[in-house]
Amino acid sequence: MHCNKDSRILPGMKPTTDPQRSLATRLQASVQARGQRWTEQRQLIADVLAASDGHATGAELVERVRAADLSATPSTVYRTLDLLEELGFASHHHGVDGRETYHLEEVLAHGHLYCQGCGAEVELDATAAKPILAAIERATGYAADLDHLSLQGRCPSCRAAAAR
Amino acid sequence: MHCNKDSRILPGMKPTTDPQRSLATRLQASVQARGQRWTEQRQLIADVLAASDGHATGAELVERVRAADLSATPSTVYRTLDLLEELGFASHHHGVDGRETYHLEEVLAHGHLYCQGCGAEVELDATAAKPILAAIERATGYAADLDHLSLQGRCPSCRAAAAR
DNA sequence: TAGTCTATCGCAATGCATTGCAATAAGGAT
DNA sequence: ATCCTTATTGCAATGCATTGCGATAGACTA
Repeated sequence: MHCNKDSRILPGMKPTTDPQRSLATRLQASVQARGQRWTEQRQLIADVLAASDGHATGAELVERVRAADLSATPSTVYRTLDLLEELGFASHHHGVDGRETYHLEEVLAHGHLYCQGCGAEVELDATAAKPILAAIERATGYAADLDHLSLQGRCPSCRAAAAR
Repeated sequence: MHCNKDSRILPGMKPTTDPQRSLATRLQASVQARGQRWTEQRQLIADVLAASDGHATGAELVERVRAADLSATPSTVYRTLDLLEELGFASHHHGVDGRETYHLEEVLAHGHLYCQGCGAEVELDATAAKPILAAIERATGYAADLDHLSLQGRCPSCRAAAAR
């Protein structure tokens, strides 16, 4: 997803989550349902993303894909990642340095917290995030997207150190 | 601030906020206190940032600075922005597209909310953010940095439209 | 004033992400 | 099997941000 202001998430767009069918099968079905094609490269990119299990930057994914297929180019990788994201199978958020970090939706939706003091990075699962999302909704009316929740602050131990 | 994981905010680093002295004077004092120099270009860049009053991307600032001084280069602009940030006079966050957005600390600390449905972008002032920050602290122990609070989600009207 | 030290600047190169365009390949229809 | 339509791909170019390096210029000392 080039992620500018023109990009929109269509309401009600969710992958079928039938655990019986493999991820690859569901991906293929989703893509073909849109009149698009499921190619070897797309399979490879999805595999690499799945193997990266969690968090990989765009550049890392490009590198890993190219390691497996020299003919793959960055544009194809990024375009495929956009496609996976449009279909709801993957998502990305911008890390502290503004670079993209992708993960599969298979991994439970989660936010990210970065400590400006020690650099620690922790994840935030749905349960922990729930009260936060509730507070955001109360204060603003917005239903925040957990996957894009990327926060910075100071972790407990750095706060303690600073207060000393 | 190149904003990678090596960058750290030192505790207790806050600009003097004596409203008597002009921003330029305080900047100059802060910079020189570190054995560094207050140059014409730095003054210009600070002026441009102040005139942009709130939100300008790095590229926009570069463009405006170059409009006033052809000899200025992107590297100087970004390095100066980093310096202003280190001194606590400015800060940046990454917008939805991952690009940098800078503002002076003069502007009250505030977060940003982007709607994935309609693209609306609203600001979040300290008061509105307070319960959110409190929820984050309760859930995680982190003291989140309001200026870096950059959230995405769905605004009330888009939520209503989706629920239809 | 002359000399030294070092902060700053411009330049050029690099990395990451994106996009337009032309060539290709896949799939469906006849 | 052949043709036609259109999705996909690779390439090259672009934009934004960053960094190393050499040249410059400012500040301070003697």
